[in-house]
Amino acid sequence: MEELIVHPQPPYDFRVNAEYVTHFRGREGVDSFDGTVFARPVSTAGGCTVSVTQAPEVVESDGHRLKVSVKEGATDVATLSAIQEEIERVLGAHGDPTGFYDIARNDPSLRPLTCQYHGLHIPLAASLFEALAWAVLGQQISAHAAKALRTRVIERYGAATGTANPGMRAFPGPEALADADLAELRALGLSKRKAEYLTDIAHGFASGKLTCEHLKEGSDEEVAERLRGLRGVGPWTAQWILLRGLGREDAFPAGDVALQRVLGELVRCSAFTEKEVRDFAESYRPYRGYLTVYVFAVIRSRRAATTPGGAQERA
DNA sequence: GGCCAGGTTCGCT
DNA sequence: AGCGAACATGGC
Repeated sequence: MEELIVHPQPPYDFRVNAEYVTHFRGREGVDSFDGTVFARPVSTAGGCTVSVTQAPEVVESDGHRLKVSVKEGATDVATLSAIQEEIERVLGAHGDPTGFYDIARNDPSLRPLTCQYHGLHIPLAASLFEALAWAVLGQQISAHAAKALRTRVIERYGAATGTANPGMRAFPGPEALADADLAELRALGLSKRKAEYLTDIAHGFASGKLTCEHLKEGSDEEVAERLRGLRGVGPWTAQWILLRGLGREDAFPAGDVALQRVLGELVRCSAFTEKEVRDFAESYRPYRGYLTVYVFAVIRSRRAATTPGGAQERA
């Protein structure tokens, strides 16, 4: 068993990031968190399961460190470094919410969030492709319906993650989805269009026509425009990818109805329209990405608290 | 059963 | 450029 160390940028709270990733339910998608151990199957080089805990000691002025244990599978340097990078992305090791706090501190309606979720960063999807696929699957439909679709896609096309957990799968890579049968995707519950978007994008990545290196280049606006060139990617998805795929700190999916509703409720007890949410967020530049994540933390913890079986179990 | 959900495309004015 | 319809699922 190999061990890696991740140094998140402080201020960073392992627990709140792990809870955000698992939607404050202890499990979401392929990720789980029991209050102490965050576990995730990864598909790198044959696949394995990694578990993450917080190292007990605090390095002076450098915050906490995360201990990443790789259970099985290839342990060459390249693989381990890919695993480390994926964990850093998924648990939001990069970034610094301090600039957001400086603004929110003077905003009575949002100041409580900076305490409640203090140390929350911007957890990312494992890859840009995964962020895109995830967003396309989740467009328009409710979070619950989207989760059902994603689960079925993972079960049907997901990458194996080693012999220790035969049933456990990671989100499929572009190769697995590039040649997926449209009829089969429709049978999983995707609309015809969603199925086309998904296989188009997967094919782009699998063929090398689309690459993260090319897509991520440039300003937020430039990247968003490039992303919107993909069929199935509109304004909402482009901002979502900027945030969850690239960790851009000012990304802001103003078209998101949940964001409009909950941010409006926090600020003035009634839902914002798209224009209103946009206007309100102006004062949070260039940290609107954190604003988005913190509002979604509220959404996710509410949902966990009000959904049957959603309450997180604690030992 | 209708309507809303963490929207986007396509076809009409 | 702006507007309406269609799209598929799950929960209330």
